[in-house]
Amino acid sequence: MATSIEDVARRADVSISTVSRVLNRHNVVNAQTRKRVEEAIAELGYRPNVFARGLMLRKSNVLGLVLPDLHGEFYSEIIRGANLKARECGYHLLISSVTADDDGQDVLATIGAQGLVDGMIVMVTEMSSRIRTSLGDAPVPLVVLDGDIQGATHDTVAIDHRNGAESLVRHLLSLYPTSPIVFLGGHATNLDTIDRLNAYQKVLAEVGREPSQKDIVYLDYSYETAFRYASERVLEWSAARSVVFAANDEMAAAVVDAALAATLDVPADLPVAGFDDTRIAQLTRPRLTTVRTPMAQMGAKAIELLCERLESPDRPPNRVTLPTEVVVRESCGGPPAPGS
Amino acid sequence: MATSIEDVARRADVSISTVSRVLNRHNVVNAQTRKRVEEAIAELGYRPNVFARGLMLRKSNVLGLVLPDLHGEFYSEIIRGANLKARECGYHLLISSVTADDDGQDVLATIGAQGLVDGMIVMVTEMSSRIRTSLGDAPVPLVVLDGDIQGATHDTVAIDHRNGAESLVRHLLSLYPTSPIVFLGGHATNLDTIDRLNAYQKVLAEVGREPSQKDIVYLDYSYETAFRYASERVLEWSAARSVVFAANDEMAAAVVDAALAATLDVPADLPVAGFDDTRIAQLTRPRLTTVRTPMAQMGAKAIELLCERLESPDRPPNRVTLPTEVVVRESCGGPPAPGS
DNA sequence: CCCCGCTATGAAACCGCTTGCAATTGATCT
DNA sequence: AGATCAATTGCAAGCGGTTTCATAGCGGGG
Repeated sequence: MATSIEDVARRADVSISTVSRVLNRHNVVNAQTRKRVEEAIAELGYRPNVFARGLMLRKSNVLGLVLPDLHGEFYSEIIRGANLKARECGYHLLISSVTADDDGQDVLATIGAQGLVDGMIVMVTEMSSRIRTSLGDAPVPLVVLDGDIQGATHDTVAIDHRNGAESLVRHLLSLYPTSPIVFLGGHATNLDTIDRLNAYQKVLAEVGREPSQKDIVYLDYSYETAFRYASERVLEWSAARSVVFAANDEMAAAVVDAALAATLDVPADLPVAGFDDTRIAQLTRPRLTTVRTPMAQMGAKAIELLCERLESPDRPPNRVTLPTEVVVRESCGGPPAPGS
Repeated sequence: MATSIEDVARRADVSISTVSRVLNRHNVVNAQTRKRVEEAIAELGYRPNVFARGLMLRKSNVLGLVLPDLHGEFYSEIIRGANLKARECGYHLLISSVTADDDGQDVLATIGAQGLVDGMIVMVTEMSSRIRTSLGDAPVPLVVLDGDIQGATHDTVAIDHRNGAESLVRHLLSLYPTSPIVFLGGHATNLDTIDRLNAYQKVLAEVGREPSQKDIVYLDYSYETAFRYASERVLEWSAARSVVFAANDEMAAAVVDAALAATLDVPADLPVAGFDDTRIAQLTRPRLTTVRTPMAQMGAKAIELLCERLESPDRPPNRVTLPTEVVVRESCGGPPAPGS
C-alpha cells in the first residue's frame, strides 16, 4: 500500500489537514510546520492519491483527445502538437480513436467515464457520424477539431481548407487554363473532402466551367486504393491533358506512382497536386505541390482553447481558424521549386 | 452535478448497496429489483464516478504509454497498435513523451500520479536515460518496450533488430563483397543504433573485415541532418564504391535524395539501405531496401503483456522478441523487386 | 410451533483527500 | 484587566462508490 496523507501527518506530527494545506499551497501554514511537513513528504516519497483528490476537486488533469483514426502522419502530428501543449499546461493526454462501429457510443463512454477527463477534443470528419449528435450533451468542456458544426455551443478549431483548396485550384487553372481537373476525394461523407470539393467547384464555376461528374471520384484517402484506381486511369487522364487534384498527399503520391509505372512523366504528362503537406509530399519524386495544413498546430491550438475554457468556463464559445497555404513543388509544373 | 448512485437508489426505491451490486454483476440481486434498478440507471443516464470507484477498487482502467518522442511514423504506429489492443482489453491509453530535459523526472510524475494508471509501457531508447534507473521502483506493473534492460524484473517486448541488421548487412555483402559499408546511426547512445552497429561490426568481422572508423557516423535519425551530412559525402562515397546502411528510413531517404541531387544514380552509383520499413521506404524512388520492424505489433504486444500481468501479478517476468525481416527493394540493387 | 438456513436487502465503515468551522494561543487594543 | 483579533491548527463532514456484516422474511424439517 502506498503511503497516504496520514503517514505523512503522523511523521510530521501534525493533522492531515495541515498536510493537505501544505500540499495545496494555502500559505496559511506556519513556516516551521510547513518545513517539517515537506521533509516528511520528501522522506516518504509521498504523492497524493489521484482518486481521492479527484473525488473532492472534480479534476483529473487529464484531457481526452478523440480522433477518427490514428493512422498516418496527419493524426500523428496532431497528437504531437497536442501532447506538447498539454504538458505545458500541466495536463496529461488520453488518446482514443473512434472506429466506425463503436462511433458515438464510445465517445460517450470515454467521456462518460465520469470525471476521467476534465475536457475533450473531438475531431469529427464524418457528416453522418453519430458523434455529432451526441456531442451536444457532453458532460465536460469540449473542443471540436476541424468539424464544422453550426450553431456550436463549444469551442472550435477550424482549418481553412476552403481557402487553401481554392488557392490551389486557382493555381492549377493558371497553369493549365483549359485542362479538366480530376478531383480525388476520400469518402463522400468526409467533411474535409466535401470542403475541398466545394472549393473546387466554386473556383471552376467562377471561370464559367462545370466539372464533369466523371472527374469527381470518391476513394478512401489510402495509398493502395488510389494506386489501384489511378493505375487504370492515368493513360486516359493524360490523353485528356487532365490535372489531378487529390484530397490528401497519400493519394497524390499513389497517382504519381501509378503514372510513373505507366511510364508517364509527372508533371509533363500528368500534373498532380496533393493536400496536407505531410512528409510524404517532400519525399516523392517529383515532390508534391500541395496545401500545407498546420497539423501540429491544430492539436496545440485545440488544447490551448480547452485549457482556457477550463479556467473560465463561462466565456463565450470561441472559434479559431488556422490558415493553410499552397506549397508549390514540382509535381504540377509551374515555377521552379523555390528552395523548399 | 452529475447523477450519483444515490439518485438511482432513490428512484428505484432501494439502497445504494443494491444499486452497487447491480452495477458489479453480483448476481445476488432479485430479478425484479435488478430490473427496477437498471431502468432507473437507464432513465437517469447514470454512470459511476471514476474517482469514487477508483478509490475503492484501486483501478483506473487506464494504461500509460511513455515514448521517447512522438514524431514520425514509427511512434505513430506503435500508438495505433497499442490503442487498438488496449481497447480490446477494456483500457484507455494515456500517452506521454519523455523529452530530454524532463526525462526520468517526469515518468515518475506520470506514474507517480498515484493510481492514475494501472500499468505502464515505457520505451527506452537512450542508454544514459535516467529513466532506466528510476524504472526499478515503479509503483505499477511495467512493460519495457524495446529497451534491453538486463536483470529486468518486468516484462519486456524486444525487437530482433540484431538479427534483422545482420541479415541486411549479409545481404549487402553478398551483393557488394568488397565495398566499404558506411553506417549512419542515430545518437551514439541510442540503444537501437548500438544494436545495429554491433550487428554490422559482427558480420564484417565474420568475413575478416574491420570497418574503418570514418565509415561509422552518428547523426540524429532526422532527414535534415542526414541530408546535410550526406550532401557533402555522396561523391566521395560513390568514388569509393561504398554502400550506405542507414539506421532508419528517414536518413536513408535523405541519402538517396542527396545522391540524386548530386546527379548520382541509386543504386548504380551508390546503393543505400534503410531500417524500419516505414511508409517512407515505399515512397522514395528508388524504393528502399530496408528491415521491417513490426511497429504496430510492438505496441499491441506490450499492451497484451501488461494486461496479462494485471490479471496475474505474480507470474514470472515475460520477455517476447518480435522478429524483423529484410525487405529487398530497389535502392540497393540485387534481385528485381518482387511485387512489393 | 420453533429453529435453521437461505436469499435479498440495508446500514455503516472505509478508501484518501479537501475544506468549512471551531478551538487555541499570543498579541494588540481600549 | 478584559475584549478583540489574527494566525495556526485540528475536527469532522463530506466526495461517491464498494463491501462486510447484520437483519428481515420465508419455507421446510423436527
